[in-house]
Amino acid sequence: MLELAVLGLLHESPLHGYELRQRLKATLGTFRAFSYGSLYPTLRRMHEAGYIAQDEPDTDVVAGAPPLTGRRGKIVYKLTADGKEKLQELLAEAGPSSWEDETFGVHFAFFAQTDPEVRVRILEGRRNRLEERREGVRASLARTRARVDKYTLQLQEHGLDGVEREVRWLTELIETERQNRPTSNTPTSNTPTSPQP
Amino acid sequence: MLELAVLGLLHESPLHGYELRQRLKATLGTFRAFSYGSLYPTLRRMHEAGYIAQDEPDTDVVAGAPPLTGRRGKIVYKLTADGKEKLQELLAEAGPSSWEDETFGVHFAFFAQTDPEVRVRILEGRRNRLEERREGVRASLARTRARVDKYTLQLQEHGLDGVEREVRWLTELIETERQNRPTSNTPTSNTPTSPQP
DNA sequence: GCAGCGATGTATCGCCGCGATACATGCAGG
DNA sequence: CCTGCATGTATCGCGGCGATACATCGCTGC
Repeated sequence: MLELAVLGLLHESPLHGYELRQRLKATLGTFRAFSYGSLYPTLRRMHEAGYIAQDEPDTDVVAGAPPLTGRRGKIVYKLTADGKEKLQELLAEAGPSSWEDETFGVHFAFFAQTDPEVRVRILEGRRNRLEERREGVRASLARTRARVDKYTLQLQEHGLDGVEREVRWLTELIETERQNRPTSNTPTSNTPTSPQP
Repeated sequence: MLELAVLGLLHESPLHGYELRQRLKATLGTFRAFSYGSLYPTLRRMHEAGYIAQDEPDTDVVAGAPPLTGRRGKIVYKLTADGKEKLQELLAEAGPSSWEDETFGVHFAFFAQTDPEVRVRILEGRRNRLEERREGVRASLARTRARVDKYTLQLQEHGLDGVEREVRWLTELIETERQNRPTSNTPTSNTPTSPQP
């Protein structure tokens, strides 16, 4: 999850931790922040896994630098060949995990690097997911509407509203995608049949 | 967080784990599920802390019950005096933590058990929080609008839209609250001055 | 000139929630 | 009969969060 975001950002240009976090906030800020507490461990993991390489250009230890504790220079990360491969792999993943709440936004943020086929599949998967949830909430709401207090009701209606809003958004996006690429073979079997990741 | 939700639900009636989870899904489902993986550990913690008491009425071990591994009866939880106190304490908490994304919804779901004073304070705090975020996103969007790809842009605009939508919702709620309780002293100093938890 | 402050920068800690999974029972329908 | 589903309790490892620590740099004001 964070891994995908890091790979996606580093694909554009090498960055160090702090910048990475700024970009993360700017790009995904409305629904996910990613604190340092997850960023740095993730960077370490990814480095160990060989997806990213690090080098510190401004260490500028002026020869006889006093042995201060630490003296950390900024560490710039960039993708390795393996990292690029991994990114492509993750971007191509159009299974259930890609249309979950937490994952979808990150995936979507890097749609530009994905092929159109995959884009539509993810958007449709996400929409199906939300439509299921919408029906669930509606049913539950119909069952309990009379029995719950006003605030609980308001909360659930607000939630339902949010789900409906996202479904509309997705529908528009899907339409746009289809228009840009009308050269489709099968006319999009929309049902969530056997989507293995 | 989950603790508040559990206390709030048990305040209405005693429940066992499974039911608790169903209620959780029904009430908070659109923005937070709370899996068993967090529910049961939380119940244990709360039991140890003395907030809830447990008893299992349908163990119905028919005397010579075969020593099967486990043989678990359903465990019904209810609030203790300490638990009720704790609930009141948490509900009265109108500090920063109560208007964060993850917390606010849970808090709101149990507004009916809160006093009107606190309700308005939380709603306003939440709105301030979101207005700050909104300005941040707008600024970032204005700065980068021309430089980012179409999907990143779309995502950010959708996010901004969501924030604006919640602000409108909150504003309506605040207005309603004020009308129901027009006996206010100071005309609501809205600025986030010194809100210590 | 230098004190203080906010931005930049790397890093860790403990808490908590998640998804998957295991295991057990009761009950309804083909 | 037996298969599948709802009910029910429980754990595991992973990964993200907020708080915090610590260090350096450049600017502003006095």
